Amino acid sequence: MALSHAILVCLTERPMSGYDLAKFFDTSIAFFWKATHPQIYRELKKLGGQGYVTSAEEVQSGKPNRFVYSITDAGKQALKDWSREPVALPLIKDDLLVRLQAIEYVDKDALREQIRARLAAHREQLGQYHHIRDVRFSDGKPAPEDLGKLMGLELGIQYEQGWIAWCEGVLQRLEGT
Amino acid sequence: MALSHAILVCLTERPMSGYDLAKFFDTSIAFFWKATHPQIYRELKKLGGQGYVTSAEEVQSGKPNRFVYSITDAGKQALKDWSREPVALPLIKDDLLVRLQAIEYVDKDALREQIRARLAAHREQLGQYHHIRDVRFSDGKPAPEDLGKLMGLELGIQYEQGWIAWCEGVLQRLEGT
DNA sequence: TTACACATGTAATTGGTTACATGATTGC
DNA sequence: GCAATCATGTAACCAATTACATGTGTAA
Repeated sequence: MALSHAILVCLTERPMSGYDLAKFFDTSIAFFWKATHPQIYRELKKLGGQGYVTSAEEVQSGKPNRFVYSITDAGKQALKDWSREPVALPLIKDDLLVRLQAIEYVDKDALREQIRARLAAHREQLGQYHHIRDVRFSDGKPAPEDLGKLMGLELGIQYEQGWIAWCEGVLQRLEGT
Repeated sequence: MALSHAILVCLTERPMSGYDLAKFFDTSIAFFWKATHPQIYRELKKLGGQGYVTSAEEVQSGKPNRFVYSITDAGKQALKDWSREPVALPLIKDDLLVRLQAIEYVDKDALREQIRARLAAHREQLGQYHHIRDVRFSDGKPAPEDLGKLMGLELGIQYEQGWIAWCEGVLQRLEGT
């Protein structure tokens, strides 16, 4: 399983609570990995049991207390061990493309609407990536420890641009059919 | 859930056995959806119970008998109903990109090797898509019922080309780091 | 004789989603 | 008063993967 490792990777950036992690998965690294909060809380407990993270209760006045998790040296070692294992090709499961395969059997108006919605979502996502790039990586050469993040971001940008171009082309060809 | 609908979509092409479907998922539509054979057999049973597919035992000499499934009219109606529901953005879970996020904490030699392997996989996949395109869609305008398949294929080609370009760039930038 | 393709399934485990549950503060 | 955000968790259910299980025919 790799959710545990994705969490460890997040914690190399900075210590976080379960809540922080859930938001981080929702925004920053949503392009690479997704996870819901029950999953994250469950996994944090397991990681604690393995000694890969430690938690510290942070007392807050007015708000409920937070349990902030940090990666341990053993956790960093676990990351390095994991990084030597081969990676699988990502699984893709895309309803929209499945529907396109059976174009005779689907509601074409609904399909067009779904493609327009998808196009809007990719444009929105591209905008966010551009924003992150401008804010975090505007100044020439990135630091070596940020190089991987920049390259991931570039893949995301290219991916969204590809989808946008494809959606536009498909909408044109579906017009009046 | 959408595996059931992916199976129905496959069966609009032609009747198939569970074994055929497993291969079909592995080759033809692997870009859109993936499924293993226990999943498929389980799902076929459920679809039969709902009346969306019918099965016929095909006696073969020498080989074990096959159960060939066909989509019913009710199944076609279920596909149409499903096609009106909104689609979700596909989930992405890519170990390689997660590792790239924590580039300081991973084994760089292993990472380079993994990217080379990924590059090779994308080149291989691109070759297969080109082959399918040349065999199935070489002659000018596709039939209307094939248009969706062609557009899906074009997305796949673009997707693989994007990955290939990205992998090549990343390998160059990681050289000697 | 070894391996591979055909062909179908079950069992056990792990992973993921949805719904439920609680409770304070802030802003409209 | 209502909704949203912060904050953490459990329970139940559903989906997916991996391993187990069996047996035949064909070709190297």
